[in-house]
Amino acid sequence: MNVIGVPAHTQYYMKKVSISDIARKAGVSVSTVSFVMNDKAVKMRISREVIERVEHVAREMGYRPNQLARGLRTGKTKTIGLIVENISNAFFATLAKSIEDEAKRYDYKVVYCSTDNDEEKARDLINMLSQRQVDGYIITPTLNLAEEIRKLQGESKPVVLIDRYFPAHTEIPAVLVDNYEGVSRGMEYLLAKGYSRIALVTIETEMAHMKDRLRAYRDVLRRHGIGEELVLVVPYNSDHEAALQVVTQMLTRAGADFDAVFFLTNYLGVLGIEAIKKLQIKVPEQLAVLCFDDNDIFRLFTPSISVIRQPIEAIGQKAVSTLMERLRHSGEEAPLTNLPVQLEADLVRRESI
Amino acid sequence: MNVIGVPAHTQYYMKKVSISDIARKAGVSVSTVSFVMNDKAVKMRISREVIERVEHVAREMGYRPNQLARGLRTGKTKTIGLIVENISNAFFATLAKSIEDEAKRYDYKVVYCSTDNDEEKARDLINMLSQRQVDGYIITPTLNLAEEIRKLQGESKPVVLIDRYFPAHTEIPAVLVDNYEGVSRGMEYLLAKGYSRIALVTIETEMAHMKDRLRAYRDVLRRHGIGEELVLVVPYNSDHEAALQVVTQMLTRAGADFDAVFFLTNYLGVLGIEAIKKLQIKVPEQLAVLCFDDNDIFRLFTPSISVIRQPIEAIGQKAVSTLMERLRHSGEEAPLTNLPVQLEADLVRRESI
DNA sequence: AGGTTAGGCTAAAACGATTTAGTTCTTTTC
DNA sequence: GAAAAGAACTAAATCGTTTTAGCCTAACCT
Repeated sequence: MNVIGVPAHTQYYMKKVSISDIARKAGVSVSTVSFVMNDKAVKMRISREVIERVEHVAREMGYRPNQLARGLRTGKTKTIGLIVENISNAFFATLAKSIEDEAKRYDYKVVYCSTDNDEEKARDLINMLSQRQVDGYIITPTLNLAEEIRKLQGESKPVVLIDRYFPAHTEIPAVLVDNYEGVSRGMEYLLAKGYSRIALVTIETEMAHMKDRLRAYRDVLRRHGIGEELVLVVPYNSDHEAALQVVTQMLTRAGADFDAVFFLTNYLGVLGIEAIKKLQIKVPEQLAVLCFDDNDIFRLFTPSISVIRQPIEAIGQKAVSTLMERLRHSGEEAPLTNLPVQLEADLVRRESI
Repeated sequence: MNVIGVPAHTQYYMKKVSISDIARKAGVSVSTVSFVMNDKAVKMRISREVIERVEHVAREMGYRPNQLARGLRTGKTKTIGLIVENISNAFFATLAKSIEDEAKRYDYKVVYCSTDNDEEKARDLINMLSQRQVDGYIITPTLNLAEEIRKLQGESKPVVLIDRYFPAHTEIPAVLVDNYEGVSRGMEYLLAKGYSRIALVTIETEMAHMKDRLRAYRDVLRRHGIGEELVLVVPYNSDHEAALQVVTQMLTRAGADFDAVFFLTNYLGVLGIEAIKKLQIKVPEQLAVLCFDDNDIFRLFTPSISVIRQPIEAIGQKAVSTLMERLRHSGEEAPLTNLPVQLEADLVRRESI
């Protein structure tokens, strides 16, 4: 069956090789092979000679351990499950990349999925990942996911939230930008530039991170003695067209009712510039524009849009390191309370204000 | 150990429940439970009564089958491995999403990873996926990956290439846009609009899909009796800054040496508009711009950029259905030769030409 | 009555690893 | 010289499933 000149492991009819194939060919037991493959050979006092023979045979046959079997036996898969809102959104894509890169440094693999902000889908994904025995989770939660997440913790599976958090559930650690501080900084900047009639565009949601952003807007206005607020809440389940419609509608009053607008998310900002382009609003002459969270488009748009930029890399890294910490002490009682880690945002000044 | 009022499966100290826990509690054998859980109960003539009891106990205990064990036993994981160039690139993100959605219709899960166009990394990823026993692969290949892919086929793991293909390896099926036709259509459009000095910006690579695009450019020029071509090849490994530099450099000659420019990829187009913005080139007055492959930025840029749009959804769907076809007949001899499936691209006219 | 069939289940092997507890020599130690 | 220790391995259990091959009882033929 040997094809001349072709190394065994490249032959096209080759079947998967298991640890016992190697054992047979090397004339030792499977345990011995296992020890050698896991660098436990010295501890198990396998002789130099046998180690070399086994390694040689394994290489020759192109052996790759079956991770299903390994995971089944050890209970660890060296995999972390990452659940984000939508992987094709630039913010989450970048976050996912940073988490993946960071995880690799700990020799962990990550498998990711999107909830599309659907509660039901989020639950399904958690189930799916749990069935696949991931060791831990990094989750961008939806509103009512706390119970489900506590179940995971109950199974001793560590969870770290990112981007959002549950103020009422401090037993679940979270890593996110300091939303309150970020929006405050943006508001102070607009006010310092002389704008006082500042409109806010946000999205309908009960989640704490967005409430923090809104609260910052209100607090800053109040602190400056500005009584009236102007807030547009884009309905939760609107599709692109509908949302664009609402934002466009509001922006027709730019200059009249307000002279600056602050978009509270990346996605809203994109809608905003789409509307601004359509309405041919002059930025910043007629209207100053600021957005929470950056996007390539903001840099390239004319005029380029100033933003409050989240430290995405740092969030990813901190989330992974927090999870690894928990994984290392898994089994031990997790702390009952952890304040969310809130990282500081930058103000990136561009042309729009 | 029971907490009053709390359903068993939400108790926080709960351990994972296995099929044998259910068997014990329901007073039957594990085989019976397995049959019931896999809808084989009727075929195995399990009584109505036992079926109901088992289902009830399973639900009550919150049973979730362990997919590692299942995969180990059956040899199928219902998972497909997707390898793209870079998941944070809009094109691949959209493609990944469409593949994921389509796969779900066949009840398959997808796990994805990025090569960053690194040959070595691509090999590692294939290995990693292979160790995790994915059932099949959808791959955006790098230049020298054909051998590695044939190995997979040798292990009876079906592979479908997307976006790129190996002309010399027709035994590996591929699904992609019709690059030659797409670029031809773009060129004809530019020529019809009266532009004859058309510059091309491409990326340094030996891969067939890019060669096809370049070939189309040349053929169309020749067909129209235009002798001189103007091609900028951006070096392969340049970082964002360096690449931007090169493109900017070239665009300083816009209007003088050429009156239209055709960017051959999404990424190059983004670099292009970044340079155009910096150089304040008037589009389309001084320079007509066309790009192969769409991007949100092109729609929102002022002026908006016309593109040749790939049928991303269709590519994803066709790739999945091709893979499923192979999966269904796995074990049988795969056809030795398959012409790549080449789907037609659209011309999307915007303001840039 | 004896043999076949059907109904309703279960035992046990298998998937591919890891790991605990030995086993069998050989060498020290007292 | 017997007991203990060390060296170099190996046998077998185990993880949680699926699946094949039975087992046992009751009903059905002839």
